Amino acid sequence: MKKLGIKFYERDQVIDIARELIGKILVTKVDGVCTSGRIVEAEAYQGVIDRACHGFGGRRTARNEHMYAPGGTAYVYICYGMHHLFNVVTNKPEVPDAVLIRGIDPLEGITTMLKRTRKKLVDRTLTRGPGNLSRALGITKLNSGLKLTGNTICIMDDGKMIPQHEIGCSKRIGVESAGEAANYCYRFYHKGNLFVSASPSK
DNA sequence: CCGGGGATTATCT
DNA sequence: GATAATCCCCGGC
Repeated sequence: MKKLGIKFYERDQVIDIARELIGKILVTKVDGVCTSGRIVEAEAYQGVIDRACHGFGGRRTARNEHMYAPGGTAYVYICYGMHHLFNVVTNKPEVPDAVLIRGIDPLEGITTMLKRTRKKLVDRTLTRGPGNLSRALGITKLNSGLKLTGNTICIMDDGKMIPQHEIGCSKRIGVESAGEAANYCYRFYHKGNLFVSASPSK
């Protein structure tokens, strides 16, 4: 069990990084409690050349400022006015590449996750989908800009490898208005896992 | 199993 | 004022 270091994130191949993150363990320590889950779904957002990416064409605002931070930084923003979406920033400083984490298979701190999401029982809705997993892990936009080499949010490798044939890919979810970029197969997921969100429509 | 629509508000134009 | 990298519920088949 070892924490992913800065070299993992600073590479310039965000699509490879998104695929490699499947099977890794996302860990948060919020309010003194550890919660974690194995990543089963992720999407790559390829910076300035990707119309679905917040940094497309070099667009830079207060919201997406942390996309321009060095690889290994958290970028968290609010979507649809109420959901906090967690991204892993990759590549060099000033390059807005990132990976959106879309689903985890819960491991540690499940009682706390139930409390945070106000659920009674564990089912797939606990940590399936980017909004749900952020709520369960206690991640909010206040955590945007944190270093993933620190203690609040980090990603661990426990050595368990997912065989290539168990990793599927598809178009990304919810980016239909991104023109040509909507067709890129930048979404990766662990086939058959309960915590993978619905398949993209067509 | 699948599609439609409402909730809810930060962010950008 | 419009949009949005979502989620949940409901009704129909």
